Amino acid sequence: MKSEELLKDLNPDQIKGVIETEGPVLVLAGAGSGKTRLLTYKLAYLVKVLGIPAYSIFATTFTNKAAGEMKARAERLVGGALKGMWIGTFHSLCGRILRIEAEALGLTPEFTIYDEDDSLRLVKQIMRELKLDNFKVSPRGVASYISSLKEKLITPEEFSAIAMKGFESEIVPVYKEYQAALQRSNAVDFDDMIMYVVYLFRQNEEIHHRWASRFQYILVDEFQDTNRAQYELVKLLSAVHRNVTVVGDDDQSIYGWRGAEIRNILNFPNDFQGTKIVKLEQNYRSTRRILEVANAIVKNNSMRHEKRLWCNSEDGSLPTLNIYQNEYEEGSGIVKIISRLINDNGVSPNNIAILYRTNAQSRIFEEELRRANIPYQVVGGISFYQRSEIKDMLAYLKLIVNPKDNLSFARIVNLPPRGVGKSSIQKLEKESASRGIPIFTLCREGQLDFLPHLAQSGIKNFVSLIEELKGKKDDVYVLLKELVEKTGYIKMLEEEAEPESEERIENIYELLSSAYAFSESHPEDRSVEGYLAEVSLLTSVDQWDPDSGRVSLMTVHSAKGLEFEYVFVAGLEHGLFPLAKAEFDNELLEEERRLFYVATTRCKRGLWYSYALTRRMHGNENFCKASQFLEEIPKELLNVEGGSCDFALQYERDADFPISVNSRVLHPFFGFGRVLEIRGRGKNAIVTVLFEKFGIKKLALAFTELEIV
DNA sequence: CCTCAAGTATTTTTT
DNA sequence: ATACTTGAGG
Ligand SMILES: Nc1ncnc2c1ncn2[C@@H]1O[C@H](COP(=O)(O)OP(=O)(O)OP(=O)(O)O)[C@@H](O)[C@H]1O
Repeated sequence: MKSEELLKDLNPDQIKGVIETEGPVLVLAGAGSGKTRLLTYKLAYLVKVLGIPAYSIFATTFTNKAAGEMKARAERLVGGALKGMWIGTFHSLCGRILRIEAEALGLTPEFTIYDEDDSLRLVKQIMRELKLDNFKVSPRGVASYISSLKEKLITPEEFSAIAMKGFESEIVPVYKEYQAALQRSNAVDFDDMIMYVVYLFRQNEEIHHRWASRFQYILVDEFQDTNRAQYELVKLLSAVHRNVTVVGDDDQSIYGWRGAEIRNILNFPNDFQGTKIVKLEQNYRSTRRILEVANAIVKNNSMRHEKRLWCNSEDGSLPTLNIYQNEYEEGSGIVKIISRLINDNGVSPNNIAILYRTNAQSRIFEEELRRANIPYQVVGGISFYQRSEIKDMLAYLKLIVNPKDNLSFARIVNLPPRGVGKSSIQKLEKESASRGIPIFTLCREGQLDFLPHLAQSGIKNFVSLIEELKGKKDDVYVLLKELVEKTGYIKMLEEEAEPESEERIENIYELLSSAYAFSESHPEDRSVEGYLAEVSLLTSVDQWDPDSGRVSLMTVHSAKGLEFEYVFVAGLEHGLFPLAKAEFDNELLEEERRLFYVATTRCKRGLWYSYALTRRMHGNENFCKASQFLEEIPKELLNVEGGSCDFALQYERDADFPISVNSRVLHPFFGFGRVLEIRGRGKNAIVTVLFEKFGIKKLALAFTELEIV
């Protein structure tokens, strides 16, 4: 095929990035400059113009949804199916490699993937066993510490050699035992999926060579958010052909807290000899006003690659900043604007998004949108597949395909109740560990006379149920349906008759329809294994429907890579966005600023910022001041409504009243006390304080000198 | 072994 | 404010 026809939708810089197929290529470019489009066209170019077979291409994107879209677009360009192309998230692609190479790693292809919640349970269990219950680092902290080690490819052995600080040496045995427990359960966690592939390639030259030869072209989107393990994987996979194209924007690196390293993108040319660098400088997404604001924001970061970003689009209107009295007014104010957009301007709810820093902020918007009868969808938070009733059902499936999965066993053996309580499970765990046999095998084959009779018969029934269902694992839907019936799980929910029971029952039916949909869409492989592999690695955005005709609500993190005509960025308050934790840490602060840049650049034409003067957090009312990021935007670039545009003044005033309910205060005459209530705001506020010596007093803040202690 | 109630920690973002 | 853990009693 003639390449001109394919390349006519690209600008000259993008074309350069596409046709530069041999050797390493780094595309470093700002938001909305067409990086993803470049990659999509490059896929099509490789196949259609160069005749490269699709199966020798390995491409990663940040979400499965992005992968699906990129593949579908590339197929449209090619005019045929891209069969056998490896495209997906790092995790799903590594999962596929692991299923094939499982044995070399001491796993079987049926291995289970543990999510964050599973691995936290495991860490808790291990810490209990190691008598570290009262360890100064919480199980959660230990779990995330272990995760950060894995992201850096540090094994338990290596860690034990470098663990210096007191608490680190205590984590060593937990990490060791955690890995051993995973191995015994024939399970991996998210971090293992990448780490194991890297280890395998490093240790086994034959296997490494086989995979690295297979993939002639490697393409990576959102490269600024790769961690060290992923970077190493890219190096290893491209070792034979050396054709690797990575695209990204250091200004959009927002996953540092998850191990992402910006230096991966900044140092790429050093590690990949002969890298050709492509820069894209034209933004096609946003109007000029929005782009000006975005550029003004990111200019304040010091650790960055300076990039030019210009646009040819219309000026558009100034982004608006709305200042609301409290978070409820912010909710109703934003929803009012949204309903005007929909009803008066004929905008489809599809094209509108509300973005926020934390998931907890979504609730108020949901309530207001429901009240206004505007359809919406929330992305992220606790996802469907993380709900406990769904995880219970999935644990059954996991145990059916992987009988070694001890964690899943412990989760469901007594759900519904079968007389197998906590202490029985603990005894089983002990016995299984000391004999080196999976718990399920022990139950099937071993003598269980160390358990109460009730537990023994309960386990017997449980084992035969699992054994019976095993025969049906070629079709998830059939199996799951029978599982729901035979376990009596729904009956259990009905009987417990709690307020949420009904919703949980509905969720079970919803799971059944998801399994049905999977069976329908994968007629060649309807297996439980395939279903689990898919649902275990869904990202939050994968569960989002871009064409649902609904307003989208999500965190800024989830919105990465997406675009909307109209965007609301809410809760721009000091301590919330940026989070309080980032206040005194410049690196964290710069990441928060990049997050704000990402939020801003999602918008094509209508942008509204907002913040609330007071907000209730963990139960008490807080006075808020504007996010410092708002102050960094030149005044003439914003249209400010509902308050003074003089932030400096506001900053000052609010700094005088950082008082919240429960604050301990010192009064020049009354002495120490605790704030019970705050009425009104700013200078007009009346605070009620319970003083230690003088009891309850009402004070007008304007006339009192209260000091926070 | 199970249930209920009081007490405690907790949420920043997610594969 | 809420979710989860822990302890007493059935
Ligand atoms: N050459 C082009 N001509 C016209 N429109 C383009 C061109 N390249 C990209 N676009 C459009 O610009 C928008 C942004 O493109 P794309 O998503 O590829 O950018 P990106 O650099 O990946 O953005 P981000 O960094 O924000 O994820 C899309 O709507 C895309 O269709």
